[in-house]
Amino acid sequence: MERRRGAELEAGLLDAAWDELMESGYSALTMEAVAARAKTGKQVLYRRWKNRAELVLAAMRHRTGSITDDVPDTGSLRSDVLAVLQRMADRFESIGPDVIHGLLAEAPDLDPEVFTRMSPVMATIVRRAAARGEIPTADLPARVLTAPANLLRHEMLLTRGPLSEETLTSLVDDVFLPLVT
Amino acid sequence: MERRRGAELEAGLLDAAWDELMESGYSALTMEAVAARAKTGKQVLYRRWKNRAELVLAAMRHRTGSITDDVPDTGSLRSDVLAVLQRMADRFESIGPDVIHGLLAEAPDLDPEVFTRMSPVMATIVRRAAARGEIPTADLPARVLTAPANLLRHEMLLTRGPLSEETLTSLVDDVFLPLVT
DNA sequence: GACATAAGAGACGCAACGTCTCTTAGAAGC
DNA sequence: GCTTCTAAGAGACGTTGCGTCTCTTATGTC
Repeated sequence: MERRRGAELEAGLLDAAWDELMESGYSALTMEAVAARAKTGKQVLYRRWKNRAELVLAAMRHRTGSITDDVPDTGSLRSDVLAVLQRMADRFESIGPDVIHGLLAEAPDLDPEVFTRMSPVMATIVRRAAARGEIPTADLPARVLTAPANLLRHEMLLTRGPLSEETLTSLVDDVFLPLVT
Repeated sequence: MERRRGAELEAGLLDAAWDELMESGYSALTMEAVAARAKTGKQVLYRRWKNRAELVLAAMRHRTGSITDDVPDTGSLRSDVLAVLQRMADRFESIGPDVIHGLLAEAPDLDPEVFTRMSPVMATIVRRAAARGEIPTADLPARVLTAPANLLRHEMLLTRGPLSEETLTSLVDDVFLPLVT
């Protein structure tokens, strides 16, 4: 019988975890099921991640890359912000609210890092807009800079179901743009 | 041996649940422990609430009344909004983030209602401010009306630990007031 | 070819779930 | 005041999944 090792095995484990996540959701995901799906034993999982939350987080990271990788640059502030929000929404939709809630509930300290990435992205977008002369200054309160992403995240976490196109535009047109011009 | 019944018993059960919640947090709260603390059997709990989430939600409602009961009316828009946010924060602090996350994770549909109460409160505050001539119009996008409460909620749910005084004033001075004047 | 390491498999004890059964207290009806 | 019915109090029960542990054996290293 052939045995996988190292990176190949690890990728198999994370894929199995992800598939299980998609099929059963977070709360119904069991270490046993992940091990079985990966055709291995529980110990192989516990040797790498100390609990469900860490395994799931690793599986998520393995699937979806970092959102900060490239900052949208469409030539207009409005569509840059919309693009970045849309990217957040897509990402979130592929993961689902249950997973996030599960993680937040089970991993008390694990994730602050996951939710603070947006600030530099917005800073870049705003700096470019100021350079283009679209807005008077790029020197905005942090609170304003993070407001759109935070409101979107709030929306996604507290209302199940997909969010409407209108939500994104309203966030930008009713809240963000009035604050920066 | 004396047996409690009806409302008296129910209050005892909810108090026991609340105490257990304060002592152990949500995830460590067990039906067994609540029953033991209330000096009764599990069946008495299951006869009333069909799971942990419902029991905890009932215990919360039993403790803290509705936030919509009276709308602050201090004579100034700024301090009205600050007052209402402060009230949210106090309430939240007495409950703690773990409980909310636990509920959100375990009760898929239970609570949307809990999180939409703030809108009418803000509407009233803004209407009064417009009547006083503080702001040009009370006819604001829903998104603006709910922004302060939503941002505060986002903050409380995603950053553990107590929030600073500064957070509240920044929410009002950097975001809300600029949007309504 | 010998050896160390970790994979694969599953047994184990534990905790809590939610259901069930049983006895008996206390409220309601006659 | 006696009967009757409902639900309280208590705990046994089977089930599930956790996280630990032990054991054999495949595979890479020296």
